[in-house]
Amino acid sequence: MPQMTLRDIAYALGLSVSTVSKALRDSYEISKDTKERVIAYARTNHYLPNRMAKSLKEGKSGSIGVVVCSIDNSFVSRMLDGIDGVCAQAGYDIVIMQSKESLVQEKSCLKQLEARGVEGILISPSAETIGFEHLLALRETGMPIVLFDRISERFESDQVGIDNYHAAFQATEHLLANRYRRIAMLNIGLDIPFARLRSAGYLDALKKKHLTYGKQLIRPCWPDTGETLKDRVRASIQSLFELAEPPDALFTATDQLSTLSLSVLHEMGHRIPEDIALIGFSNTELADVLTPPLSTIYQPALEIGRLAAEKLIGLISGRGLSEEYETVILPAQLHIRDSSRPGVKVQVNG
Amino acid sequence: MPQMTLRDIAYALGLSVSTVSKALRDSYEISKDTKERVIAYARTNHYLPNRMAKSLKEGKSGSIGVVVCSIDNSFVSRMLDGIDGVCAQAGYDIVIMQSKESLVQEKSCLKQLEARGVEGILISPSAETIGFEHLLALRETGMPIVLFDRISERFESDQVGIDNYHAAFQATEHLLANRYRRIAMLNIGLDIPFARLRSAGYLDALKKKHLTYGKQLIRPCWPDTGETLKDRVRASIQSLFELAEPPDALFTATDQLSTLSLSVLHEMGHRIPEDIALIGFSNTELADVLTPPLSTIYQPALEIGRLAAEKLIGLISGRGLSEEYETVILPAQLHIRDSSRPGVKVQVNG
DNA sequence: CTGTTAGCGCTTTCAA
DNA sequence: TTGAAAGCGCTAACAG
Repeated sequence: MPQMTLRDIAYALGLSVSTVSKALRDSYEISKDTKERVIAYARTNHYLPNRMAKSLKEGKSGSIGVVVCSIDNSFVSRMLDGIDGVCAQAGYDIVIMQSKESLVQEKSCLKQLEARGVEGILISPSAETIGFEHLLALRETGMPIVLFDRISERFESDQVGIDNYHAAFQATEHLLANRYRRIAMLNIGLDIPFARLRSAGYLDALKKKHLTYGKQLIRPCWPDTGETLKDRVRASIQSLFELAEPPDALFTATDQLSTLSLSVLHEMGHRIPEDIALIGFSNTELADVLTPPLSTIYQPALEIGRLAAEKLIGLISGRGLSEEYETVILPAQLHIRDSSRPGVKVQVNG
Repeated sequence: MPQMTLRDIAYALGLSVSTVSKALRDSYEISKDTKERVIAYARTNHYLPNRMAKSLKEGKSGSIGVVVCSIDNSFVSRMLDGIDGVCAQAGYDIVIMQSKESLVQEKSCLKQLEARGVEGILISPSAETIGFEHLLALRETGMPIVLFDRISERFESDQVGIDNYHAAFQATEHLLANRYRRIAMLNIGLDIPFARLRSAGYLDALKKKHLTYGKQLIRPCWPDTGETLKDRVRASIQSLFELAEPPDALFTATDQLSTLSLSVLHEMGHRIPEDIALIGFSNTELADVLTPPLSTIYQPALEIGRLAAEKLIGLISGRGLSEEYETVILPAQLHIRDSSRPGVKVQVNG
């Protein structure tokens, strides 16, 4: 039998559908005896309530939508793990969709999730997402929304993320403390809120040291069509080395840029940190066993996911009625390793 | 307005619900004029059909369940990416659940997915899954199922995976060709079908060279409660080095074991491959920039995901009516790098 | 304590 | 060409 229904049970036991329904939900209205008979029958016959029907009836689907740029990213998947843990615990299941860094795609994901009847949405906006009108509109319909990872001051909302500005500032200061003076930065599109903050932290750290090259050494890495991100990274690094005064250190603003840069620098035969130091945002567990061990800015991915999910479930449950939105900022951790240790060249000038 | 329904449109336009429904589905029964009015109204008012209702009515949910051991695993997440690509294309969305390598958990996931009304299931069974009765029972109810990644000859079913036996055989032969003779193996539980095949490939390669230590150098790594997998790897490697004749090479049977072994060997101060060579199943893009570059057996994760999803969608669509189950075996690729290059010790004996 | 009834939003005969 | 009505499986108000 494909799917047993309440009706089947009712028929088999000579009861009505509603009695069976109530018995299964342990209603006080039903006699102990009947309950037992119903439950026994349901068990032995592997009755499974149809959630589609229940969802339709109750107007809630028991699922939560999650939109990320790409599931195929260790940082993202760790956040998803955190999200899933909390949601599973609370009895929600999650529907994950990928924006692949496209705003159009992101909107389409949101539409689908809405249509599917998710009770709330967790989103890490795409790189193309500058404005938040679509999210505002969605929230207007009563959909609870929590931004995670890629948070933004331009969108009044509940958010969970890290202090991008400060993390970038610290990383840059660390390079400066190790006497690097021509620090280049690889970033993704500069319009993206979190990327902008990382640039700002970098720039302010330079400014504090009265270094005046400003944005000249920033390279936004956004692949053109038909080009991989790695191609773009290669081209960017190439262009930096062709400068009259090439950089002596590189600060990479995302997970992917960090490891790609490491690969590309290897390919090009540059020694790290002798020729160029490297530090970047990264969450790989492999940082210690890379060549050289990679200095990283580590973000607490699991924790971000957990907190975001908890916040969302709170909103769904009607708690967090306080009209005020809350932004949770977790600290990022600087993990200093060999790729940014004080370089040899420094001694020459010292 | 929270959710506009057909009724709202019908009321606004002075039509009946069924007319609106048909108009929206471009039925031949409806006049061009009416269709246009309805569609225009629906567009401007952002009508979204309620998929829960549609699902209930049609008895199909438009979603596919995916069960994996853990989403937080780069190999898994790449397969998921492949799956999602195909499913999204075909208009299905995916509900991902994690078994966390527990059979109980796996069963619970399957129950939930079934209740949720998924139209098919893609599963990479947990490490504890020795028998397949629960999957058989589920399939009896008419649920299409495709096994991916962790395939098994013990379960007659559609499957997509790699040739584990052959891959392990090749990797071991490679070590032998580079003159390593005491080759140890780290594996997960030996009952797991794919792990068993990997062991078998390893053992047969040894046998072919008339190496007689057989299973003595195999270490199953399954964390006890309160212990991390890394702890277990550390203990296993420790025990290998404490042997009268310690190994000169190590073959690791899973992604996690490979990178953990690399870390642990680093920690313990062993040089690779001078003290011990290393090759393992791994899908990290970082293999080239590890210390040393890690020889790996690479599995085409994205492709596995894609093919499995395509197969499943085929089954759902009623194609693949052929009573015969199909097992697709993709080749794994041996990527030889420094961690398994011919060692120094060899010269001494040579 | 149990059953009848109405409907959640949609699709789909069958009539008009 | 349009509409009325039934029903997917479940819940809940209301009767009995």
